[in-house]
Amino acid sequence: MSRLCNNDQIMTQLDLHRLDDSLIALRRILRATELYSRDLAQSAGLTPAQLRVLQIAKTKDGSVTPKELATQMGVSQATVTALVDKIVSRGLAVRVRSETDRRQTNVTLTQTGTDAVAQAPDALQQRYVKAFMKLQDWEQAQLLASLERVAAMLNADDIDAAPVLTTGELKGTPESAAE
Amino acid sequence: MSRLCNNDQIMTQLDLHRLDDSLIALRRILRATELYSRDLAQSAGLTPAQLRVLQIAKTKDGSVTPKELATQMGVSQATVTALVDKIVSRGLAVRVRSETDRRQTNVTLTQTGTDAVAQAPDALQQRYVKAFMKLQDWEQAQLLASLERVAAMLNADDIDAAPVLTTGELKGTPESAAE
DNA sequence: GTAGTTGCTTCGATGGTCAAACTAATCAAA
DNA sequence: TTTGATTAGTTTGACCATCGAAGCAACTAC
Repeated sequence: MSRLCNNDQIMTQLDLHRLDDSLIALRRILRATELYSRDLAQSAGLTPAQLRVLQIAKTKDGSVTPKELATQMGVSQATVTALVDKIVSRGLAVRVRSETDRRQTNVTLTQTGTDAVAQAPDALQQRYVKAFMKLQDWEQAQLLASLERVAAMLNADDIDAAPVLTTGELKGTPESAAE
Repeated sequence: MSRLCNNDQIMTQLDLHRLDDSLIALRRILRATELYSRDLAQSAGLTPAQLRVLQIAKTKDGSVTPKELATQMGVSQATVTALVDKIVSRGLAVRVRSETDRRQTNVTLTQTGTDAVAQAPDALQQRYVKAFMKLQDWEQAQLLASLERVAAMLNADDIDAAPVLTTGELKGTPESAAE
């Protein structure tokens, strides 16, 4: 509390160390999720990108447009087309022309696809959920506040984060809604 | 299965909501870094994977073995070979046979490569560093504690997290790194 | 030395990704 | 209504990343 830096801030060694540690922690979080996403997809017989398509579709009640997918995944529509092609060819989803706007196509999960995404065991998330639940009430609140602060610091506010990471099952009621 | 829990802790609706929010915040953080890493690499005229090689090499004093790279990046050695091939062909690094163990090869950054990674403008990290520095002392401490807790919750402790994101010689302006 | 191990590369195959060009449907304005 | 602009989606062609398996070279142990 010795220094409230705002503009011309004097960075002490302690400051740098703490900043550094926080970045390393962030890096670990990123790395853990990255590595797990591969195992996760692989154990489901899918690639990470393909699994993500299914996960996003699931959060949209099992039906999305390629446009939405492209936006949420941060890739081009051309890429989405390729991904959907493979998913469709494996019988995990079907393309259905929209009635209201015939330019649009709905990518709709089949029963097989729904099962596939439902059975993907997300060890990472399960571990997180378990650990989160063990925390004291005030600890949970603080953790949430910190995470949201970091998200804000990274300018991630405007990102339309689909609760893709929130693979139901572990929570009972459909709440969230996000935004 | 909505109420699975370790102890006899009863999960209220509030608990679930908070868990969900924390997951969404996490997802946003991941997504922000993912999106920015592409811009970052592209602005440096590199692919994300190639930039990562350079970044890791930098943290190792400009010289790493393919083995180390494979471990740190979580990919196979075959992949590393392909990446290093491209980096070498662009003059960003050179392969140097190790003297002590002639099986090993050191991937050593050239001046060009060192410059390239140094000049990679990391908008994301810069923003984070800036925001972090504006926080009060206790806020920084709390944020760090929370991040490290999350990393631990994801069991990311055992991961040899390369301080790629580190700010080591950072004195006034943040530079490099991120993914 | 011989056998096993380790570090690295090569090869072949699969996937993800994009920009640009293209089709089809909708919308807006004259 | 016709025309022009916009939007959704696909196709094409070209890279890049990634892996497993096979192969090679060097080290290690006995």
